[in-house]
Amino acid sequence: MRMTDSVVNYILSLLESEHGCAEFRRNELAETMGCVPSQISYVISSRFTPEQGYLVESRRGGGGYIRITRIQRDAPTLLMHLVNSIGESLDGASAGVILRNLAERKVLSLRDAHLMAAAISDRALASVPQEQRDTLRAGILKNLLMAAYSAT
Amino acid sequence: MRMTDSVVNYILSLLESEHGCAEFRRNELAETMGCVPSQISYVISSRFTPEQGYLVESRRGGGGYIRITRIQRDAPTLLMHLVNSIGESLDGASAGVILRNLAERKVLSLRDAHLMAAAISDRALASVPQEQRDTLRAGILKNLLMAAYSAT
DNA sequence: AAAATTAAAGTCAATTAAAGTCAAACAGGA
DNA sequence: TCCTGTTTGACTTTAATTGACTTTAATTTT
Repeated sequence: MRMTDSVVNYILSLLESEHGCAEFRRNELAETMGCVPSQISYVISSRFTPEQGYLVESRRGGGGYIRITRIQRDAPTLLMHLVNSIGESLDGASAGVILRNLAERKVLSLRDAHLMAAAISDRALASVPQEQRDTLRAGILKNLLMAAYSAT
Repeated sequence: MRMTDSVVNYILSLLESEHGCAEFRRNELAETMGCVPSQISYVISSRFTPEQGYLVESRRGGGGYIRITRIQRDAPTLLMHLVNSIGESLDGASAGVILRNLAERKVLSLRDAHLMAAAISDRALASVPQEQRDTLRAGILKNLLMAAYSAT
């Protein structure tokens, strides 16, 4: 079995036993798994992405940690579906449609929708050239939707 | 738990019980916390800065003391002030400090702070190169704060 | 009153402890 | 073979801790 899979399994079992929230030190975990620390980073960035329903927080320095939180997957919601359906790129108009729709259907509060619209507005993204904005917008919105889902 | 956090918590509880104004001796506090005195200085300089809404006064020599006062202004003014004070560029750590502080002071709800953090996380901005992210982050956060202000 | 002593807080650089980044090397399957 | 995903390690950045040394203020002594 691949090291990646062992690490994934270990984290999954941690999430299981800790009710959806695993916190650990990268170096320690690497030690117990018998791999190099950056392997842990690799596993997280490839298997615990927001698309896959995980929120990852971390901190460097003394007392640093990595925390992975699972967003409820047993009740897959519209937001999750949406996150998955948003591709690599999303133009402003489509984003607007999505947000209006979510607000209309009360999946998001008006305030949340407003904030999200502000975050991905052309004005907010002005420092990035046009041709990169849609990709960026997709990334931001996906993260926002995941956060909205997990924060409640 | 980190020593830093214990000290922060202690000072926060002091501020709480003393209605926003904590006064103590550095050496005494270090003694009760079981740390070295300069640790107290470190905590203060990293967690109780003016940007974070605290006024710190102190006096050396015999009968010396450190006094920390929480200063608060009304939310809209504060938000606009903040927007103006954020320059062209903002690194992730500073953004985190700003958001945590706004949440702590109830200027923003925890949920709003969470959403904003998600919008400007490195993960959300992954599609643009590192060296452009801080500029972008500043733009997004400013728009978010203005939106939060006008939406309220 | 001046000087010496003592009791504080301030500063700063070194050390330690973590996570992040990135590119090169590698492995296995289409 | 070639492509994709994996593994590794060197290097970077960030955060916390510590202690030696400096500065300032009050108190005591001469």
